[in-house]
Amino acid sequence: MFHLKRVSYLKNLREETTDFLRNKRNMNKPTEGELEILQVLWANGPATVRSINELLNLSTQKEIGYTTTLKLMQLMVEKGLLQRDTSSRTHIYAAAVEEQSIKRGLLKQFVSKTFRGSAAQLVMEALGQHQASGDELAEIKALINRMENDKNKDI
Amino acid sequence: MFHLKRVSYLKNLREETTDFLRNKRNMNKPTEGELEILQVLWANGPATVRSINELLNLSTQKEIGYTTTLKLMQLMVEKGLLQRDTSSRTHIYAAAVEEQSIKRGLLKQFVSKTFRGSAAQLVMEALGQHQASGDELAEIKALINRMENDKNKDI
DNA sequence: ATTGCAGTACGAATTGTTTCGTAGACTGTT
DNA sequence: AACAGTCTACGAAACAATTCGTACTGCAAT
Repeated sequence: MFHLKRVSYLKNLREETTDFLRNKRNMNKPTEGELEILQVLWANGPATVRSINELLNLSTQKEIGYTTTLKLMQLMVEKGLLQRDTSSRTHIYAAAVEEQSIKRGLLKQFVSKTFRGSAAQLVMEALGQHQASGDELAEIKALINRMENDKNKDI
Repeated sequence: MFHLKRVSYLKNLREETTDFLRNKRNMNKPTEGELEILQVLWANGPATVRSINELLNLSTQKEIGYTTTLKLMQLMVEKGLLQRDTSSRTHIYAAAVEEQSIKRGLLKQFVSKTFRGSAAQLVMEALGQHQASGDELAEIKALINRMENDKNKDI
């Protein structure tokens, strides 16, 4: 009896631990669905489940159910990706993570997995697809110049 | 009766269709594990399951079982991601898809999901993390200059 | 010929993510 | 007070990706 209790106590401890680790990991790498929701919140600020669900259904062809979005967002709160204000009946959700840092993390992982860590490779590939306007190109070039100057100063 | 047959006929058709699409889709978007294997094959040319498995276990901390790699690679053959030579007992596997085109596809999806389609945003973010050497920066700048020239010619 | 090793094939468990049905709570309207 | 509409909570199914155990095959050394 006592023994059984011990075991289940340890088991719970371990489950909490792995949960914690998983949450930590997911802070850096939201899933695809999670990212979609974050994007909406980053772009438009705090919102209700319904409005987000409607927005998502506008952009995608596949209708996504209301409770699906709800559940996902509830899980995201648990994971620490979102915060919510439950003071009124319809909860208001907000992103709980920084856009920049999440995107940076995703980018880092992407570069490492897909371009073996070479950011330059990625940049060349991205630019090679002419997906940038003239203004954007100029901006990028300016950034590069600035970086080169910084590098020289270092020496 | 006839009606039921019709339905099941249609159902099968649809299943085949979605299978086909899924395979098609996975041609563009290998999973993480699949990508790892492709990277090895792209970098080193054709190889056996064992050698790939050993390579993967060198780079990652988590030991990955031999049959796991085997199974994954078998599935990849089915999906058309790999080819294999079964003429001798130990099969030799090779990538069946082009490195460039796969990476381009992944990049496109990544930009669209993470940077709302703005390649420039992605480039700035990547460069902002100073993950490129001086030579690489110069190369990138050269590419941009070339692109700007091309743009001007178009007008 | 037997034994042991290295290989393939394949079913099935596990894990992670998405999706949805259903139940119950609150709110405003009749 | 009852109804309709809108919301949350939550279990569980469906789906996708990974992992592995086990069975079987061929081959080489004894």
